[in-house]
Amino acid sequence: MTSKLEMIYKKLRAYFGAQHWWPAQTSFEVMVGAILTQNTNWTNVEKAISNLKKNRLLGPDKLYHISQKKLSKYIVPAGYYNIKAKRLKGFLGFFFKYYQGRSDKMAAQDKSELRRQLLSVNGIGPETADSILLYALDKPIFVVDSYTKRILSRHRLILDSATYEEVQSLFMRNLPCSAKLFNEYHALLVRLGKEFCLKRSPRCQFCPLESSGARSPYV
DNA sequence: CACCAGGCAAGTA
DNA sequence: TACTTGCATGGT
Repeated sequence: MTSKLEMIYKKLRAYFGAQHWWPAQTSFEVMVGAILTQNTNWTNVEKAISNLKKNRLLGPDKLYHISQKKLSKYIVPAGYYNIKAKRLKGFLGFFFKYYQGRSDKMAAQDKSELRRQLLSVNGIGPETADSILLYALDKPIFVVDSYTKRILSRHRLILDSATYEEVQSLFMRNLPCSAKLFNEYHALLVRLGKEFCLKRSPRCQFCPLESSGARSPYV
């Protein structure tokens, strides 16, 4: 029995190919990027990441010891730089307090317990927490973002009012529990959202999912 | 000029 | 509980 969500995945994977997410060199870079990309175009985040790298600051110890004020200067291009500097600092405090600034120690923690911990950090919500779990630590959890909800809503697979956890659960109940699959699937949804569900306009022009049969309510 | 981007928390009623 | 608003840069 192949679920509708699996069919959509196959279609996207065949159309776009592998996405190779997350675009980063280290787990820590993924965690930083996950906070920087909140409601922000990824190209702007790349500029901020590039600034940190140029100045040899993109490591747990360096970012832990730099002042919030100085940190904010490097991440200006990512937007919301004051609040994001504060959020990065909040995350680093947590990261060192419980895991000594080591992603391998963090990866050893139980998935749902770690998710609860991450959500308790000010500035880390469900998407940021799940992005860290999946893309930095390779934990099998499905990341839901605005593209995911928009695409599923427009294809009538969820109601507009569906909550984050409901959408996440829909994917995780209907797919094999695989970090590799969840990684690729979410990346493909973002790719589709960027290229076809243009902006917030109601139409997904030339959407490769059209005529996929992905039309009935719910899966 | 307006609108948007891989959210989240704090404030208001 | 359910809306609304602030946060900000850079590209289209």
